[in-house]
Amino acid sequence: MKTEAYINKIIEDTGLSKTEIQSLVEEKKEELKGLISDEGALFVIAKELGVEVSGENQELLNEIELNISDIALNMKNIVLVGRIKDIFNLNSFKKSNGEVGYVGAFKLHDNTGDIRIVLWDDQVNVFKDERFEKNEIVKILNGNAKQGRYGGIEIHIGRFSKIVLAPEDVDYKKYPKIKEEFKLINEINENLGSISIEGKVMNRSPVREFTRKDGQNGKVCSLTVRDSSGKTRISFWNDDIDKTEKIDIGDFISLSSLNPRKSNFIEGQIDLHATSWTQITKKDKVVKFNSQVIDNIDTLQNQKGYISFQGIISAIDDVKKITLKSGEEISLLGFNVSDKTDAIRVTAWRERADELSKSLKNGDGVLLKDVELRYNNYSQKNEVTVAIDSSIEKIDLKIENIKISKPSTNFKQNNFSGNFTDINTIQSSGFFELKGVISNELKNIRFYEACSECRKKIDNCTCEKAGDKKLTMITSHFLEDESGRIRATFIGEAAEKLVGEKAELIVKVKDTPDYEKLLKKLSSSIIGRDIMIKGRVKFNDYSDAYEIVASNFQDISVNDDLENRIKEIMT
DNA sequence: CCCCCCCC
Repeated sequence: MKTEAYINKIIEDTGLSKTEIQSLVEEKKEELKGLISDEGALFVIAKELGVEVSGENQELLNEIELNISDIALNMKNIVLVGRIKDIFNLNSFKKSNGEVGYVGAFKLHDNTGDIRIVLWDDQVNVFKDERFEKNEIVKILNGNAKQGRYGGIEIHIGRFSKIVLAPEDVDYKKYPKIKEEFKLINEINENLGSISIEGKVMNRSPVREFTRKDGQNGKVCSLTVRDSSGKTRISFWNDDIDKTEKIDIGDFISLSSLNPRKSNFIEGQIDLHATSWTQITKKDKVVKFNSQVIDNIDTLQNQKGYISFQGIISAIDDVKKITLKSGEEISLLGFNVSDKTDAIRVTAWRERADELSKSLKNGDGVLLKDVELRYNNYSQKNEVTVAIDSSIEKIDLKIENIKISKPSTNFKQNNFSGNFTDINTIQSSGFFELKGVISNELKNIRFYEACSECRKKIDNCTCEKAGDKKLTMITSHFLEDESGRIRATFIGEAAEKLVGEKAELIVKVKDTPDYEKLLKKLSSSIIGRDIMIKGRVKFNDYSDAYEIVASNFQDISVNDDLENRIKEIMT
């Protein structure tokens, strides 16, 4: 023991007794308000008594241990011991002399508080040490207390400082392990720094690969986690994706070292990002969240998240197969649930759609538990999704004068997501949004009679009660963007909107000599038009190319662009 | 750094 050596040296040089030295140590510690350790006090006493403690000066000076709450601005040569509470990201930067600099930070905890420790340049190498993880004891030598960027004091570890991981000369009992604290999802905000959460995995996205703006390839995968307060999305990047491998939907997990970050997609939304320090721990827990029970369906428009409510099925679709953008074909069941205040659309997907389509029918009273409310951009209303925890029970329910929802009229004019695909990158069927210019003349317009119910050709209509015959026209074009071109077909209303004339009118001219003239005239207003198209893309074996059928399109006019920009500026 | 589970 070093203290022993110093006591012996003092006894040797001064003839003081061990007890006398002991009381001098106590006095010195008292005098220095407990800022000094036994060794430090002995050093000072030795110096005062003129005892030579050669060679060890610097080391002894360093032994004056502080508590985090003692740290004051501009203190130098700080010695501090604590446990790593949080680890923040490591960053590199360009110094003014052109060299690459590094900065990293972690949070240190002792019984008196937390403090941010900032490491510079070579000092960040400690991040690579396998012992550098949460809850490890760390000793800091020669740190300097500086003003943090966001207020508060930080300790900076520079060239003359030292960090000792798992030091041996520390009483570990003084530093009990930090218990992990989980943040409630609805309390997460951008300023929290690194956090831990726990909750149930509600969804797990497929791994998406992408090319970053700087040309590098990246991949990302995200988990949706729900706790008693809400749900959030956690993104895992590149190698960290491996951590999600053993995680299944429905698992109850905790996640550590997550960074909250503002979504640059949805305004006001905070997403969580996993870091290389993130650990996922599966918990053996079965958790039932108590979702709020909502009495009146009309108030569902002002809520979000998971809720329960009841009502009567006032409309139900046949289960239908839809093709996702990804090419996957899944089942979708849509139905409306009403009470006397309002109606709301409910959707069930995949197996849930098939399953529910067998048991639910129009007029049934239903109790929907733990379903998810989400805003639908298309209908501009909240809709209900049957989620993994959701249940739908049939109940005896009589409601007089239920509200049957009218077909929604307030569809957004511009319901494009803005997620446009470059034409030459299309390599699969699915739903796409394209942006481009119409490049060819209108050579012909085809017509057929369609059932007004199913919109299919009368011959192919399988409606029980066939609707009215509706004259429908088809026009065919090419859409070009900078990357390539694609055949684009417009049917029915979309075609009428594009050419600016009704099918009934055009069909009357079709067999007259004026038809060619009409096509020319229509062409002149179509060629060169900048439009965005939304629709289903399919591969045409005959033309050996992908083609799109426009389900919706919109002109891109300079005026609209301007208007949007003005709107952006004004808001 | 990725995109708004999924459909009109």
